[in-house]
Amino acid sequence: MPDTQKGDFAAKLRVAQLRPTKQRVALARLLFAGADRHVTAERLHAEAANSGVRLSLATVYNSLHQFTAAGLLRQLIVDGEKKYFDTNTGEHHHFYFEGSGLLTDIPGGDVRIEGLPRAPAGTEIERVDVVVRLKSRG
Amino acid sequence: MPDTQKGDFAAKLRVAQLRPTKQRVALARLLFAGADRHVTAERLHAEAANSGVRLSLATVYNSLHQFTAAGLLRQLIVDGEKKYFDTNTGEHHHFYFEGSGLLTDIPGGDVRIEGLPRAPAGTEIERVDVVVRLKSRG
DNA sequence: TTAGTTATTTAGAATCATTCCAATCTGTTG
DNA sequence: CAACAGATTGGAATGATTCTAAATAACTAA
Repeated sequence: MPDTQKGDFAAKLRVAQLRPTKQRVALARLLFAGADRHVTAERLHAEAANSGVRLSLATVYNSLHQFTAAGLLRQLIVDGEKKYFDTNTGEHHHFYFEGSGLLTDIPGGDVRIEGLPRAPAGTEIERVDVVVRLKSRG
Repeated sequence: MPDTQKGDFAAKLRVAQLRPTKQRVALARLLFAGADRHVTAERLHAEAANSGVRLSLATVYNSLHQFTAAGLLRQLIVDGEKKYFDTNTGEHHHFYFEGSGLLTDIPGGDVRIEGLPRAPAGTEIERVDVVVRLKSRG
């Protein structure tokens, strides 16, 4: 009986041309097994530790970057202190809670941005990020 | 004959409840004398040095934060490596050149964002940041 | 399976922007 | 001018991230 779960992630990694090592499979499981999510390297490392996987923080960083390069993740810059990685690579935007650092998705289809000037000569738009910064109502 | 230039910046600082010290006036001049601009602490510190003003990097950071708190500047998070400060505090958005780290304004009036969900219960929108990431056309 | 090649992991050092600190100065006010 | 609150400063501390070189694990061919 093949271990389908494990197989899925390994396959996903192979498609991305990444060797399905123990560490990468474990991280992929944490990242892609459930709903879309937003993680920082530290948090993911802690989660891995909690779920009994021992790997170094350097490996988490490496993997996160490789996953991103492979299009499995997307990097978000919202708070200057740390980088977030988003498992949702489709077009969408974000709510950012200044207080807690929590990020949530805003489905991309719903949002329309109009009136943007065209990209300056010699450049092209890589992507448009919309961050709605929230604070708790006082 | 009153030194009008200097007077302007000192006045600007006083209005913001900031003592117009030598250092703050010098920085204010660099920031607010001309057109709107985007600076990092390092760059502003270097500029100050070039223009013959000797002040510590810590002071540049302090001042930048104080100016921001006073509403004279606005902090931008676009690249995770460093923080930018924008002298344009009105509503507007930005082009960001991934390659060079250059930032330019997109006038706010031109851009319309539609279809944003309302802020989650208990929160309110602090502001909406739109960053158009550009890469040079290859 | 094994040997050989190459990619990956890792601990710890190194980096870099930023913040913090305690001591020293300076602006302001009376 | 005196005196105090507020500012400045160099350097140490921090924290996330990256780098490095050595050890380990995955793949491939025979």
